Amino acid sequence: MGAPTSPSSRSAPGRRQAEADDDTMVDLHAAVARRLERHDHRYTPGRRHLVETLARVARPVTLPQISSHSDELPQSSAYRNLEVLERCGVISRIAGSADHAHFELAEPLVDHHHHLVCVSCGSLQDVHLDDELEALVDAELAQAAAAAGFTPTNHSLDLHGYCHNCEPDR
Amino acid sequence: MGAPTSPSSRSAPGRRQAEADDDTMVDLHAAVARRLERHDHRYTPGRRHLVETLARVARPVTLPQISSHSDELPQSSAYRNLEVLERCGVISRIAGSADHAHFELAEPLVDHHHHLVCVSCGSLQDVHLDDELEALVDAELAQAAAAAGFTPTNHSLDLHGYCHNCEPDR
DNA sequence: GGTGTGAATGAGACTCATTCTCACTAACGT
DNA sequence: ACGTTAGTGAGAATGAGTCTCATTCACACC
Ligand SMILES: [Mn+2]
Ligand SMILES: [Mn+2]
Ligand SMILES: [Zn+2]
Ligand SMILES: [Zn+2]
Repeated sequence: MGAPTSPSSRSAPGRRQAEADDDTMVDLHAAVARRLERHDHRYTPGRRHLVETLARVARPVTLPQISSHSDELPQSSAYRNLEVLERCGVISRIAGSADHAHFELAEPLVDHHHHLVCVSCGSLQDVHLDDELEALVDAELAQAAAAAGFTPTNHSLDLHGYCHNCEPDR
Repeated sequence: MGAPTSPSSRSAPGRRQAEADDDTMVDLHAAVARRLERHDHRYTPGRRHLVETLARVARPVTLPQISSHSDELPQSSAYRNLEVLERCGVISRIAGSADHAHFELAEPLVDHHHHLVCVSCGSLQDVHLDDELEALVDAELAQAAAAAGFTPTNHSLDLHGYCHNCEPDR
């Protein structure tokens, strides 16, 4: 059951925070490598760099944002590798309303959560809901899906509105 | 008060179904005209046609799907009018995963609902949830939003999976 | 029942995020 | 070392959606 959870796990007492982060990062890379191997793909430096950036920013980001975080990342390779990582279940793509798609680490590698979507600047932010509510939602969706002959895989639940820096116009 | 609800409202006893549908369509057009006037826009035949198609199909559709429903609809005018109707709160755009955006009548003109999203063919289907659950979700999202300095406007909740005609590959 | 003003239309040019192509390189197995 | 396969990156291509602009339409006022 060693799948690492969120990179922001609380550190054990007496351990420096940086050390704990390094540990979770090591675990993350191991988990990613396993998933890639399962699909007969290699964990190359370019892919490692993408995963590392996504883990560090800990919020959904666009490709330009990833590129800005560390330069010299060829666009075509980046998009290709994001696609590979997506097919291997390492990251997920959020297609939303913004002009660029957003990317984040996929669900088994980070824990289940949802997003605050700014309708003004298009930024995304993670938000976690109570497990009980999640269970209720899943139960009722499953029931509705069954009635429609629909086979569910997962749900998405976003809150749209104005982020901290984007006050609504009056 | 008088805002028309879903086009699929139960007809009164002794009334033919088609008659009731005509009535709700008349109400819908009146409501749309009001919204357009409020923004100093005219309810032209092209716009009326878009609204009529969206009301008839009663599920989110792409522009190619709209065009196929009745030919001779210039692409540039259609997109422009969809944008106008969106700004006036008549329709809403669903940017999702599919290559084309989907469009549907906006929330005050039809009642609040969510979507079953087929990850295979990209089709969308409406699904309605219990009001109690909706209230719970809104309450908890509002609380989380406040903690993040986020001003919410509305939520979206989709169930992803395989639709009736797209059995998952084994 | 003309006439002026601004909105609407439609054909096509254009944008630009993403994907594709292809020649080249790096890694793995034997 | 060698053959085979995966990965890389520069640039071309794709295509949904938007923009331009000349023309037409609808309304208001006279
Ligand atoms: Mn959830
Ligand atoms: Mn809801
Ligand atoms: Zn914002
Ligand atoms: Zn399907």
